[in-house]
Amino acid sequence: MPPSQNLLLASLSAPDRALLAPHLVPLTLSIRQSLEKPEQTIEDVYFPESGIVSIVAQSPKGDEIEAGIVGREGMTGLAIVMGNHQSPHQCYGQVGGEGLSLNANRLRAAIAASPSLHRHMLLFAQVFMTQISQTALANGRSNITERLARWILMASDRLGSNEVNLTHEFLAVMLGVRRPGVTIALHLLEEQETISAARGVISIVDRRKLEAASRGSYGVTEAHYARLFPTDAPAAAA
Amino acid sequence: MPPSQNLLLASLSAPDRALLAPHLVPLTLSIRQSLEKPEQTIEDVYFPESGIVSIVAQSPKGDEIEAGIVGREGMTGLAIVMGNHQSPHQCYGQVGGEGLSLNANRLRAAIAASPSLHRHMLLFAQVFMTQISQTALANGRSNITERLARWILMASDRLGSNEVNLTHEFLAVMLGVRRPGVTIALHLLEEQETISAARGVISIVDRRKLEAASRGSYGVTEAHYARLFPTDAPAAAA
DNA sequence: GCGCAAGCGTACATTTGCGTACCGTTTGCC
DNA sequence: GGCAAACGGTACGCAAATGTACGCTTGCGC
Repeated sequence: MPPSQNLLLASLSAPDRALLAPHLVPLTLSIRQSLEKPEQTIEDVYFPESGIVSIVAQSPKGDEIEAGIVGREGMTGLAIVMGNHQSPHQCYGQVGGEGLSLNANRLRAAIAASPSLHRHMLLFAQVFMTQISQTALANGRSNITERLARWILMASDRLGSNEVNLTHEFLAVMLGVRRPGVTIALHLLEEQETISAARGVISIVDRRKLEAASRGSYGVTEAHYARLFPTDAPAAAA
Repeated sequence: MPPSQNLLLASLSAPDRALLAPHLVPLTLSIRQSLEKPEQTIEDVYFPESGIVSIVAQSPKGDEIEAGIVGREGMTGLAIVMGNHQSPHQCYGQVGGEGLSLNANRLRAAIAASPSLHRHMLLFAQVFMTQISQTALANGRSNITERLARWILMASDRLGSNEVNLTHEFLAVMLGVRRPGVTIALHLLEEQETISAARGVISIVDRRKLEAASRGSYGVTEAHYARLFPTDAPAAAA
């Protein structure tokens, strides 16, 4: 099997990869396509190779906010890895792309058969937990501009690209803020020459400056990931 | 071994409990006592029997915010359960109390010896992940009063008591808001006759009304917990 | 029993973000 | 080539939360 573009799969040991390979099914993920719904049994998990998937928390009241994003560095369906069959999160395509899907029962079987596979995925789950808690921190302590800078950097890492295709409206929903708030924040970042924005596209111009603009809201999760998956790190940071 | 006051331990199967029992060491936790520091090897995990422990996320800039709390329904040191030896979180006593500590290596050995023990703790880890993402949601979407109501309810569950001993200052740090903001929010909740507050003590007066005052920010985590640990649920909700 | 510090109440000016609304511009589609 | 929808820019009044600061009470140590 050729090593996948998905970094989590690629960093598996050869035997573990071989365990999953026969059951991986290529899948194109489009925007807003739902992969998991809250309180509903997860049928398949998903390893993105391009594109981004959003994990969204919601309240009974109907409020929503993005808890984290997953790209080619990880996988969806962590509930399965944790031994459950569902989660209280929504999960859907945010930036369209390709990936590999895997039946949840196959994954359970593989995990039961290979402790090292389980360990590997649990480590990713821990990193994802870090991402969520850093999101909680950013939501509570950072302003829109800082959170936007964080989001763009994280998306860029996970896409392996300096360009992100997204509308203001979508970003506003993910960040849990007002749409014109995103417009204004993007203008601020443009003034600082950290990014350039056109209709539906945001490009990173000066990554270092953009990291500075995030004022500490970006970096902890990425450092955690780099520590646990050293081989992937350069690629993820590229 | 008498079943512990810690609900996670109490809900273990008898053999799994027996596996841990010889290594559990009673420990009194005082306020602000640190149990884990970010990027530092975790020596012991901790099962509270009373009191509350805060898990706090921090940014390189020095900003802090509470990602979640743990009481007698759970445990600290989930990083060990996930196969790592550290986490990027702070972890310290928030409301003083008693508990049982367990050496991290002993825990690792027990997990290796008993898949069912591992499964059990991973399910708690999944619930805790839910708690963190709901915190992210509350931080982004709820106002101070709602978040405060949520915090009081969660603390009450985890303490098994209607009274919580805490200063405004402490709450302000945890919620990531200004101290007088907490004072004002508490007054609002008092006006609604949901709580009564005295110097350093908050008492729940009308739990239903307080839940309503949280406007949907409370409940998702607790429902998730109740689904996975059915026997504990009545106790945790009492 | 006095003093001091911790805890709490309050005030004011300021900033940030919100809700809403309207309008120009681009884009895709027929 | 024309039209509708999606997208983005801007404006206005308003609410929420902030930073800062001052002062009162309560309780504990000496």
